[in-house]
This record gives sequence, structure tokens and C-alpha cells, in this order.
Amino acid sequence: MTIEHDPADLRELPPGLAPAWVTAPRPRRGPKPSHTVAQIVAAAVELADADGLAGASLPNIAASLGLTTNALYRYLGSKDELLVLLADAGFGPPPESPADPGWRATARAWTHAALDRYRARPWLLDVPARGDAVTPHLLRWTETLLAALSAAGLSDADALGCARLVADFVRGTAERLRARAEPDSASFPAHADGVRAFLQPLLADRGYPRLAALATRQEYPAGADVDFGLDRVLDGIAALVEKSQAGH
Amino acid sequence: MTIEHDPADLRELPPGLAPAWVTAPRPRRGPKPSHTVAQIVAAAVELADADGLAGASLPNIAASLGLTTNALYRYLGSKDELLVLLADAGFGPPPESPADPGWRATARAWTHAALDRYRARPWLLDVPARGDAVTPHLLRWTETLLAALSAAGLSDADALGCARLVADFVRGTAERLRARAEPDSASFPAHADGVRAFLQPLLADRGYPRLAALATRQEYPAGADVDFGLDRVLDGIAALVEKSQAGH
DNA sequence: CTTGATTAGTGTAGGGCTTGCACAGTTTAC
DNA sequence: GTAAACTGTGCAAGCCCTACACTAATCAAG
Repeated sequence: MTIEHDPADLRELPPGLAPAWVTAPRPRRGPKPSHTVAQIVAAAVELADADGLAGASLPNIAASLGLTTNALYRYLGSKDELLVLLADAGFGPPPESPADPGWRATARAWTHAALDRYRARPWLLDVPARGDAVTPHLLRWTETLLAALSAAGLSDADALGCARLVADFVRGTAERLRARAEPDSASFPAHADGVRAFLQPLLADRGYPRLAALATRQEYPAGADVDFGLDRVLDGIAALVEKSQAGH
Repeated sequence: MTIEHDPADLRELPPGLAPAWVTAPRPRRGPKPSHTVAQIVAAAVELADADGLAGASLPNIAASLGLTTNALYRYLGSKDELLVLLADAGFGPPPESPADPGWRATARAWTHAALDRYRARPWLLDVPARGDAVTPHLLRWTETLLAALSAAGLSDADALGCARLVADFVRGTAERLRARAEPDSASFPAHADGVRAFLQPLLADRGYPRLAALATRQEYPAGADVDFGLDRVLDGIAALVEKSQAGH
């Protein structure tokens, strides 16, 4: 059942991919490693939780484990590799979804669960996102959403396209929510009043009538109203679902 | 017509906001500055174009202008401030949209124009995005899209919600397109064949049936098929447009 | 059981980055 | 003409990631 991997091939893969999926076999000779990659990643998560992504530096991680910075390079190929593993560990597996109440409710629950993760660990937004996921937990999230969309009647390819849509929306929304939660955020119009007071006259003066209007009526609803955007996304997917059902 | 600003208040604003909109008045005494913020930002753009965002370091910028690194701090408050200005300058103003062929075509053109900018300057994706835009060019992009959506009958607030949706989709898609264009990208399933060969059996083995199927049928259409996702987003917005028209 | 190969972790070092502060030189206001 | 104010330089501190030589620990083979 175990799949054989040529170490030479693994070296060619993008950073972090191989260690995220397979654990290299213990070599036959030499002293036993005192730690594991999982321990290192766990320490990094803890530090990031405390001090943000910058807190998860190699020196800090090493110190928190009683190691030298360079000793980490016996476990990790590079900092990039750690970041890949860190994002996967920080996000963790998706929650269990019990009974299936329809694809729409499932997608909604998925979205809110993902936003909760981002809220719990804002530093996840600082980990550079390079296209689609490749690590176990993150792909589990994707698989979960794909299952719901497939059950609605979409082809796998269409389901993936729609899942990406939802994921993009989640990330953008998470970024807006964080910007709003942080004190000195430079986000408009979901920003501190000082920013609004600064921008409003400028926008009115320099030909941004719509934005100026939004800045004026500051009763603007929650800058990052999750459900508004989500409804639009799901409506768009629903149109595709109906079309594919009509085709049958 | 000029708006007065209390320097003390400007100091309180998020980094980059004030210099993006107003140029501080030349002080009364002392030597004339040999450069301008605009020149510094232009040099940074040039370096980023050549070597990516890492190339736009303060030492590099200073050297390219014949300055010391620290001299830049006479013009900029911090590196963060530069990044805000850099993103605005790198993106530039939106293209002129001539006759109005309806909101849907306008939004489509907007999306492709934005994706073109990301393609021309991939490093824009590396500039940390903190919620909604606040700088002149970027807000001009937003205003353009808002105008099209408002013309379709949406309220300003709804239009903003929809514009965010499109912007999120654009950024996510741009990231996928870049991942696919780069040689050593860790993106799935829009990835190099080596990654696919590595992941496919693992996915099949460990309970990712949908993703395994996608990895198997490698005739999967362009991993980042722009128009597929865009059609879904626009359909979702269209549903809102129709609803708001029916309400009248 | 001894010996040699192999590996884990340390020490040292280099080159990069952002940022702070004291200082010299230049320009303007009084 | 003098004093204030400002620009740019030099020097330095404190981070960061990474490379390489080296010691110490462990195991396989003879």
C-alpha cells in the first residue's frame, strides 16, 4: 500500500510538498534525531499565534525547542518549506459536516468555518498563497467543498472552478475582516473614522463620486458583510447547477 | 479648493495614505531635496519589474538613485509606506472604457484589464493586500467598476459588495495564473506534471476521490480558466440586478 | 568487539534587510 | 551675518536566512 518514491524525484518537487505527504525513512546509521518535523511545525504555529508570522522565525523556533537555528536545516530544506507546512498545520482539517442539508447550506457552513480559521489565526493571511493548495489539510478542505458541489450535479471540473470561487471570496473577505479588526488599518470604506475623514473630501474633489457617497453616508453596512457577498457567489453557482440539471 | 491638513493628524493615518494623496509643502529653510517621492517609487517599480519585489529593497533603490539607504527616510516614513505607494504605482490607472456596452461587458473588460496588470507585474501579488484599497489609482479602478454596477441599477452599497467580489476573483485568478506560469509552482491541479504524478496516487489512496479524479483525467481544462469563474461571478451579480429591477 | 561510515547538532561566518542616531554641509529667514 | 532648519552621510545595531567545517553520537560490517 505504501508508495515508493525516488529521493531524486522528491528533490525536484516544489518546497514542502514531499514532507507534507510522506515522512522520509529513518536512515540506517547515525544518531537519532531529537525532534521531528511535526514538532518543529507545531512550535512554529505556537510562535505565530503569539507574535504573528514574524514570530515564527527560524531562530525563535530553534530557541523554543532548545536547538540551534542551523539544526533546523536537518529537518527542513528552507524557510519556504516551513511556510508551506505552517499554512497546512495552521489551517488544520475542515470540520466534520454531519447530515447533508443541500449544497448551498454546506457551502455556507464551509465558508464560515474557513473564515473562523482565518479569524483565529490572522497570520495565515500573511503566508504567501501560491495558487491552489497542495497539502493534505488544505486539500481536504477543497475535497469537502467539491463533494458538496458534485452532489449538486456539477462535473468535477466545474465543481473545482466553483470551489476556487468560494475560496477566493473567503480569502478576500478574511483580509477585509482583519483590516477592520486591526486598529491602524488602511482599508476603505471599512476603516477607522480618521481615514474616512481624510479621504471623504479628497474623493469628492477629485472625481470619485460613488466612493465619496459611500464615505459620506457612514451608515454604510458592515464593510465586510460576509453573507451579502456569499449570496452572490452562491447565486452564481446556483445558476450553473440549474443549467446542468436542465441539460439532463 | 485645496484642503487643509493638520500635520499631526496626518501622522496618525495608516502608512502611505497621506503621501499617496497630498504632497507635503516644501519646508521654508534648508537645502532642496534632490529627489521626490515619485522618483523613488518609480525607481522601486523599475527594480521590482527587473528582480521581483525583493529587488525593490531600500539599499537597491537608494543605489539606483545615487543615494544612501538612509537618505530615503527623508522621503518615506517606513518600508510599509513605500509598499503602499508601490502597489498604487505598479497598478497604475485603469484603462479608459469608451462606449458603455452594458454592465456585464464592462465588468468583463475590467477583469481582464486587471489580470493583464497582474500578468505584467507579478510582483504586485507579493505586495501584502490589507483589505480594501485606499490609494488614488486603485480607488480609480474601484470607482470605475462601481459606476458600471450602479448604472445597472444597484445601490452604492450593493455595488461595492459586488465590486469586492470581482476584485477577490481577480486576485485569486491572478495568483493561479502566476503559479501556472512559474516553473517550480506548487499548485494543484494546475501544476507541473511532476507534482501531478506525485500527488495522484496519494490522493487516490488517502480518500480524496474528487481530487484524485481531477488529477487522473489530466485533460482538465486550463487550471485557471478565467471566463468560467467570471461567468459564475457575473451570474451571481446579475441575479441581484434583476431582483433590484423587479423591485421597482 | 572493534572499526569505519553515516548522521545530528554546534560554531562560526557571511550577506541581506530595516531602522536609529549623531554629524557635516547647505539653504533660507531674520 | 547669524541662526535656524533641513538634506544627505557614516556608523551601528539588531534582525533575518543560509552555507560550511567540525564534533559527537550512533549503527553496520568485519
